[in-house]
Amino acid sequence: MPKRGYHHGNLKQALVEAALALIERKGPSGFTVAEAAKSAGVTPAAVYRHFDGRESLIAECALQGHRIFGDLMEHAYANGQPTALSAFESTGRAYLAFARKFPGHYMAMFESGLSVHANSDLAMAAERSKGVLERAAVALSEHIPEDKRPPASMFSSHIWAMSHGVVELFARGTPGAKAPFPPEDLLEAGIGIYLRGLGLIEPDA
Amino acid sequence: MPKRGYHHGNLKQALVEAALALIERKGPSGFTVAEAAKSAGVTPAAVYRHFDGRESLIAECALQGHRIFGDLMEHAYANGQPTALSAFESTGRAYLAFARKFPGHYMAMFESGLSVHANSDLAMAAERSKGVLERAAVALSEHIPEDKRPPASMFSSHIWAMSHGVVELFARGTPGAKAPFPPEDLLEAGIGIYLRGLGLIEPDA
DNA sequence: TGTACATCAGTGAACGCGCGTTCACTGATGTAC
DNA sequence: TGTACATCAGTGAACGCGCGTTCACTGATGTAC
Repeated sequence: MPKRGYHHGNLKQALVEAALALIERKGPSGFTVAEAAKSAGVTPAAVYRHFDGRESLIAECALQGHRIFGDLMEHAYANGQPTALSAFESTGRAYLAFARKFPGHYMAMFESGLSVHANSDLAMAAERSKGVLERAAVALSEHIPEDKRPPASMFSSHIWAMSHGVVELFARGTPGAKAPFPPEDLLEAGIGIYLRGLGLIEPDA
Repeated sequence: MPKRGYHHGNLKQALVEAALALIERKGPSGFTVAEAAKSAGVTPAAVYRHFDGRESLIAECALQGHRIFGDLMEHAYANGQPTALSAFESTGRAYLAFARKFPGHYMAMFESGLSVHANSDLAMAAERSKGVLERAAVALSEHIPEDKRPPASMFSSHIWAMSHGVVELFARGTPGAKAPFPPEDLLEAGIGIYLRGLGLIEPDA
């Protein structure tokens, strides 16, 4: 950490990171501007040089989260090749990996009650990460006979929902109520069964 | 509404209901004791005749929610007979129906960040509703060949996760971002595909 | 290289507010005789 | 049925607190000449 004088140098990002750490510990609604400022070593008023207010700081956290998430999903998709199936499974794993590695971002994105439409950058970034999973689903759906093929956006929603549910119910640090299975295994198995149901995996694979 | 004088008559329950309405509108963390008291027509201090404090009022909301939820799930299970399959599907539908019909309860139960273990009544009630789904899963799993049968608690977790995910992502009144499908249809289809993957539904049923 | 000055990024004090909670109180209710 | 009294369920005022935000300010930086 370089010593700092009156000017911070990179306060905006420092505030974002402080906010993320707080959100991770206390949830999006437990987060306060004053505390974020303090933990960045700065007066609360300084926050207003860089953000319009509390909401805007949370929105920046969510925005950065969606960008990381989108990148991660795209890499997972690309690295999951050669088959559409393996690519799709890879994005599913990436979802959970993101939630575990970037819990502050995840919470800012999905648990802050923040409307994605307040901010058009945010809306775009959110659209992109959703888009990756949908593309993966479209590619995959071409392997299903056309007459019994559900809309791709439907089964990408199913995977999204199951992933989100696993994160919220089983991957969150709810102390005491321990998950019966490691969340990664749970999700992997769930997606496997689901894909089998789509006829994309052999019955006894 | 009966006229009331100095004594309310049923303030405790009136406070619970006021709290539920507030939680539904503003989320568990937007809820305040003062506002609940006001909307029950009473001074904030009166709340402390019936509850230890804010947390305790939320816990009562969650408790009542778990009881309703447990009842609903049990009825769904019983009414879903004769087959294990139809009973299981019926509980899946009941999950979403509960979330839609009792959003305040649902939020108090699953989104308040309240630890279920703070209160042993609460822990028991929560255990019961989870138990119903698990029993349905056990009954169902007997129709799967033993050697390829995943643990029942695993696939009840899958269904729970998908249901929760659908509620959070697609059934919540996020204005603007409309769901691509009615949540009920989405969940129904998802569970159908999943059960097919377990070999419990014929491939082209 | 040195100086004058505009711009920028912080400070520190203060604001009004609504929160959860406490306290001594009082009006209403129910019970004993 | 009437009275005395204990118990209960509210009131109303007050508390200390931390919040988000504003404001006039000042120290630091960068640029023009």
